[in-house]
Formats: sequence, structure tokens, C-alpha cells
Amino acid sequence: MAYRKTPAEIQRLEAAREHLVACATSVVAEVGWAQASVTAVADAAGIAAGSVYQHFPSKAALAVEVFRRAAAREVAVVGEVLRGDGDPVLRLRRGVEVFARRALENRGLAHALLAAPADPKVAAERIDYRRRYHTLFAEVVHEGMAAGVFPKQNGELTAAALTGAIGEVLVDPLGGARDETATGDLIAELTAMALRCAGAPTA
Amino acid sequence: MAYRKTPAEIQRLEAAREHLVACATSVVAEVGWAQASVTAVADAAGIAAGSVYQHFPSKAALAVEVFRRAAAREVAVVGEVLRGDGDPVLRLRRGVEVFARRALENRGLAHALLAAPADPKVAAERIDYRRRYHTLFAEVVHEGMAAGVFPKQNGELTAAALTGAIGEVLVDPLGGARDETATGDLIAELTAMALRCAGAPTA
DNA sequence: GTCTATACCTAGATAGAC
DNA sequence: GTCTATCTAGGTATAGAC
Repeated sequence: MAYRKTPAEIQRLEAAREHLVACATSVVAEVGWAQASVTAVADAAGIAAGSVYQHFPSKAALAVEVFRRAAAREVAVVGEVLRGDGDPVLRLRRGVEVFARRALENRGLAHALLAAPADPKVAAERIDYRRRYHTLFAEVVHEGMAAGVFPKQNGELTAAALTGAIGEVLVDPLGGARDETATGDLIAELTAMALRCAGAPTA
Repeated sequence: MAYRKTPAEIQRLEAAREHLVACATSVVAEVGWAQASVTAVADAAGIAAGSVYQHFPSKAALAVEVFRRAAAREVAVVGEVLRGDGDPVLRLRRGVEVFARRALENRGLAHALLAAPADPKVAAERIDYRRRYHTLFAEVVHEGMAAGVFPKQNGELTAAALTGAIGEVLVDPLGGARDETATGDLIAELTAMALRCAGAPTA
């Protein structure tokens, strides 16, 4: 009887856990948190419901892990753009574009992250998630004010407003834009709105 | 055995129902939808849990009634202002002020209406609720565009964005403004942001 | 380690006494 | 009509076989 797991064992377990998280993410993106029962998730992963508890102590823990992974990805991508070099106005525009495009490409996941009813533990994560956007947007707004391209304003408030505005537009049926042209138009209007919101001079 | 209820009976039942709705609204404002069990609501109303079902066929039906009443009040008040006479810019400003002030005066209820986790039936009502704000804001934005005080834009998108922006700011801890001065500042910043968002020339 | 079967808990809903 | 006590369903979590 081994006192330590062999590397192979560890890797296999890790892989099983990853697979479970990935399948759970898909299920959540498709049916939302409320319908993503342990049974449904386990079925998707091809394991028995009870086996889920080999990898996570509770359903909530799994849900939180699913949320964190997906949220971290989105924030990283948007943050990369918002924190890049150059004109704050351009960065804000491109950040909103990236935010929107990714959300429209995976609506189910975006809805799960931004709006879908979730249990309290996940809801708490969501607050953190939105706050990370607040922080990112606030940085750009502050830099823009410092550079004189945005008027004096409460940067934190504008940042929260941007997060809420973008989320509402993307979650709304307005996101009913299906074809590529309509999506492009939606994103163009959305970025224009975001720039107005921060007070960028109208192009 | 009476084939029709007497007027007095009807009135008494109606009153009991109203009382139940009012108490349920208070409970929801205090603890949110998730914690507002039938038992908790019945306790607050001073009746037994089973008696709730004399007035509503299900918990969801009661919850929906609670939501509809409160939502209708808020939309009516804000709509009154947004649809008043005069300058669209001023109306938008005052509409946002009223929205915010009422939300900050009853944070629990505002949170329940705008953001608190709720069951699917209530969530569906919330979409309607937010859409009513969209409609109201869209009207003002369109009138402003027609009057030449707002630049050309997608009015529906701006309206959705305004709803999301205001909601996010008010629900956020940012609404941590406690004293009257801080509240006033918050509202001033919020209205300024809303006007920028619609493209009103900066004052 | 993973499965099957099941225990258990929560909360909504109902039946029958008063 | 209202209350008490109970039933039920849905879904999480666990126990024990393999």
C-alpha cells in the first residue's frame, strides 16, 4: 500500500477532475445553474452521481470552481486589452469589443456568469467577478482623466455603470443579433455608448 | 348556505390577502427571496403556513404578486417623471434621480427587484420589469434625438445600458453611501453619468 | 476508485379537525 | 376559514458492494 500517490495516479485524478469541471461548465452554459443538478453533470461527464463527491466535497464547491475558472478566463482576456499600451479611449473601446464579442460567441456561458440565477456561493463569486471588471474599467477611466481625454468624474461609479450597462445589453434579448452583420452593429453601438458614458469626445 | 359571498366577506378576504402581500413584501425586502419561505411569510402575517394557500395557489404565485405590485409602483413613479413635459435632458436627469433616490430609501426592496436571486417565475417578471424601464428610457432618448439634444444613436441599446448602469451602481456596495450628503453626491454623479451615456452635452 | 442504492433533509403543498 | 400535522417530491450526500 503506497503512502504517496504515484505521479501517474495524481495525473489521472487531476484529469478526471478537469474533465468533470469542463463537462459541468458545458452543462451550466446550456441549461443554467438551476437545472445543473449533480445527476445531470455526472451524466454529462460519464460518471455516476456519487462519484462527483470523489472530486468535490459538495455541489456548491464544484459550482464555485466552474464559475471561477470561466470568470478568470474572461477577466484575463478583457484585462489584457484594457491594461495594454496606448490611448485610454482606444483601450476602452477595444476592451468593450472583446467583452462583447466573447459573450456573444458563448451566450450560455456569458449568461451564467452575468445573470443566471445561481446559488448563494456562486452569487458571491459573481459579485467578485463584476468587481474585477469595475477595477479594470476604473483604471482606464482614471488614466483617461489623467490624460485629459475623459472629463472629471467619479471613476469608480463610471466603472460600475459600464459593467452594468454592458451586461444588461448583452444579456438582454437585444443580444438577439444572430448574423455577423447584426453582431457587428451591436458591438459598434455598444462601444459608442461606452465611450459616451466615460465622456470621450464623440468621434 | 350562501351561493354568493356577502360584500363584507369579500372585503375581509381582500383585506387579508392585501395584508399577506404587504407582509410578504416586507419579508422579501428584509431577507431576500431565497430566505422568504412560506413559513417565514406566514409568521410575519400572523397566520399559519397552510393558510397562505387560501389566498394563493402556490408560493410562486404569491412571490409574483409581490414583485408585480412593487415593480409597478416603481415604474409608475419613474415613468411619471420621464414622460412629463419639457426638455428630454431634464426629464432624463430627474428620472434617474427619482429612480436612485427611491432605491436608496428602500434598499432591500430595490435589491429584491433588481438583483436578488429569485425563483424562475419571479426572474421572468424581472425581465419584464427591466424592459419597462428600457421602454421609458428609450422614449426619452428618442425624443432627445428628435429635439437634437442627443446625438444619433441606437435608442434601445442606450436605454438598456442606462437600466443596467443605474442598477449596477445602486446594487453595488457603492450604494454604501449612508448619510444624506454622500447620497446626494452619489445621485449627482449617477445623473451626470446617465446624461453622458445618452450623449447630452456636458454641463 | 467507482458504481448502485438509499438515506436524509428541506421546503412546498394538502387533509382533516376545530 | 384557519390551524396542526402530515405527506411528498426533488435533489444532495453517503454507505457498502465490486
